[in-house]
Amino acid sequence: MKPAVRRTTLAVDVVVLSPRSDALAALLVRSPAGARERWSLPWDAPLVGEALEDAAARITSTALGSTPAFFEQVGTLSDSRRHPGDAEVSVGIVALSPAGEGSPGEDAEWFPLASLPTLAPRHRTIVDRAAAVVRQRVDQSPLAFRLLPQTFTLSELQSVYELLLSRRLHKASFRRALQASYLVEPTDEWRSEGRGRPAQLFRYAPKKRRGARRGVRFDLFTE
Amino acid sequence: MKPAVRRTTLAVDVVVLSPRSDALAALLVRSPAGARERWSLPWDAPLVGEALEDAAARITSTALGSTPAFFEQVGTLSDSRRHPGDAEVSVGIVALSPAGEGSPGEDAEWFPLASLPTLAPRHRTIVDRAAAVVRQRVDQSPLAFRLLPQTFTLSELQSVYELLLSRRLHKASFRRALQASYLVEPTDEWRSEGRGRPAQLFRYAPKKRRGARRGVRFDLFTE
DNA sequence: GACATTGGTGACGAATTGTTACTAATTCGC
DNA sequence: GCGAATTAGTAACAATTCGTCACCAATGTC
Repeated sequence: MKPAVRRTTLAVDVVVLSPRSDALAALLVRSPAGARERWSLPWDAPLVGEALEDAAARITSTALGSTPAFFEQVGTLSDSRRHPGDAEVSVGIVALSPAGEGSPGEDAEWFPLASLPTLAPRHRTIVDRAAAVVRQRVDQSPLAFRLLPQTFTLSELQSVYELLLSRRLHKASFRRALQASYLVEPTDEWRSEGRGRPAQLFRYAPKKRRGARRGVRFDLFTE
Repeated sequence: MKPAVRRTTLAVDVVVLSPRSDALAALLVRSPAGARERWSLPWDAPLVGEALEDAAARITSTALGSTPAFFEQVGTLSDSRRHPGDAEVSVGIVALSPAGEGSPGEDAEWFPLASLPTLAPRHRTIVDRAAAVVRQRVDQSPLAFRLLPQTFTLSELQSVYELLLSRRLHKASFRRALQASYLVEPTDEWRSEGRGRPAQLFRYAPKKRRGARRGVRFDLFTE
């Protein structure tokens, strides 16, 4: 029996994440009248010949008014969960947008992940996967830097990690590990945030260096 | 402008990996006459209403004669690279099959990853992604145990890790870390492998325990 | 029985990590 | 002006983890 392709309907569904007022938030768009849910993830079909990540960039631009630099697939779904456009197959993609960037139009709004409105079941699943993927990748990939502007203070960076990991981190340990990694370099600028000592601004500037190979870690399993 | 789905052609392409004669090998199937390449990944379209991982299980069963317990998506492609069945969209899925399990039929064969025959460009990309995903997840997920039979010696387990990581590991460190993780338990059986002292057989039996939360690691970035 | 070979573990020093405690630079209240 | 409060940044010590070496154990080979 020879394998053969099958015709199906496809959508790209994007979870745009950004830190807003001390919580991780997702961008939702108002559904057209008559839809079962009031809000949905921004989505569309890829154009003919358009790569999936390019489609995600276009969809995000439309909803947010700016284009994030980071996109990653979080999984493709073809189960029976309902999609707002009744696509049989959905490609879920997470985008990370720096804090403060973009300005959602009239039809889009940020919602903290902890208090999302009801979404179509397919979209709900994709949001959960996006959050899980981001949390799981946070220390294999410089994700956190994609949630910050070009320059940032070390306290801001630590806050992003705390948001992503949902736990407090120790300041001295965090900075020592960062220092040892040669991932950031200081700029000449300092920022006075109101009260307290001004903080130096840093930028993400990874130095290429092969980290010493460590032994196997069995204590990082998540399943 | 209201988003809308698009009709497209879809295939599920499976990379079945297994350790064969001290190398990580992928299962390939002979292409039908007239194809541009002699070999391809096992693939097919999902049936109507069939979930993608279920399709992967069915496809693997057909080619291998047994059904692995582990499947994971490695990415969905819609670029212009050629697919053997000219699918516009491919869902790549990696499956892990225990050493020695399954018996490929007349039309299927194991090839070490290091010496694969020429594949359609889409398939070549999927194989590379599969290998990358597996190598990247190896210490967040008990992947390695899915490449071994139910019971195994600690030396076999270490060998699998060495295959996946492409480097030698230190015996004492490896075992100490494994001990500390409570992931395996000894059985009553011992196996005499010819020369040398017989080895005790273990089974994968993770004890649920929340590992003490460690600090952030910046030295694990792969990009 | 000596020796080669593979399995398995104790122990020590080096490296890493968690924590405490301190100094520095600013704003706020008076 | 000046002390209290607040945020930034770091030194240093203790606890833990990690890499390594050294060794013992049990088997097959000659």
